[in-house]
Amino acid sequence: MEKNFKKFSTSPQCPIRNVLDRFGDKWSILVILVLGENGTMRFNEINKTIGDVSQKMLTVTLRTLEADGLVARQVFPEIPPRVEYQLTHLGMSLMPHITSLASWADQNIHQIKTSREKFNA
Amino acid sequence: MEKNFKKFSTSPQCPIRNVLDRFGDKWSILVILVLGENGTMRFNEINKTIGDVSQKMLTVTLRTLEADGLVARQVFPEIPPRVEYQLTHLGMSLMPHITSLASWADQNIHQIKTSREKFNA
DNA sequence: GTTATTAAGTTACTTTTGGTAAGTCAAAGG
DNA sequence: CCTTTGACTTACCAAAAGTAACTTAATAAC
Repeated sequence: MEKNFKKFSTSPQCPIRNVLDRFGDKWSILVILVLGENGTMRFNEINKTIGDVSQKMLTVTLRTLEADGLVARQVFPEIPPRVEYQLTHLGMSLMPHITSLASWADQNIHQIKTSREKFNA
Repeated sequence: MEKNFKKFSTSPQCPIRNVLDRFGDKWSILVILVLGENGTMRFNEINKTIGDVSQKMLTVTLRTLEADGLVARQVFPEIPPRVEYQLTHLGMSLMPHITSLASWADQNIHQIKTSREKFNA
């Protein structure tokens, strides 16, 4: 008798894999969270708020989120330049799912840390 | 006047960052999702179900999830070896948050793909 | 009684992803 | 002129992940 497991990746078209892969990078979820909490922000504001993201990776992360239609990018033709970012409607619709993840993290971090310590002992 | 943005990373102790960083790898979320959907699974079953994860990365992902207390690993001293994995209670408590992410992905993949195509045109 | 098979990994090596620091651009201020 | 400013690039380097071969020990096949 053969078990029949639910698969998520056999086809590259799998929508769940297709989207989750995007969040499997280092910064996407955090950028969405920060933009969702703070509303409209400029590039350097996001950069300082996150603190340890490089300019390079913040740029590519924002461009990817823009391509996916989750973040809107508005350039003001001034010098020095001004660029504002905010979540789109689609991006906002993702927020509750991310904040629920974040609050789970907040509630369970103690247990996780304890577990990590035991494991490494 | 100075804006006061909510920060998530200034301190390395930030619990949200601390946990989200773990999910910011390539396979953790997917492994939890697969185990949550299918219950107890052996190493090769998980491997085949996901399809495109390398043995090496599946090993380190499972070990990390075990260290965090999200996954339980049971070794049967047989030859050839048998190792079974399943979510812990803590891991199961995370499932709803991940499935809600997955169903959001499922519902919005079309819009995201359309957006990507427009962006690259 | 060698040889192949099997599950769950390692290991050595290569590729991809991300980090670091310096450079760019064009106008305004000194 | 020289500096400053904001949002990036670019060249170079380090870390994470992929690939393919190897390991282990008992049973099965030859």
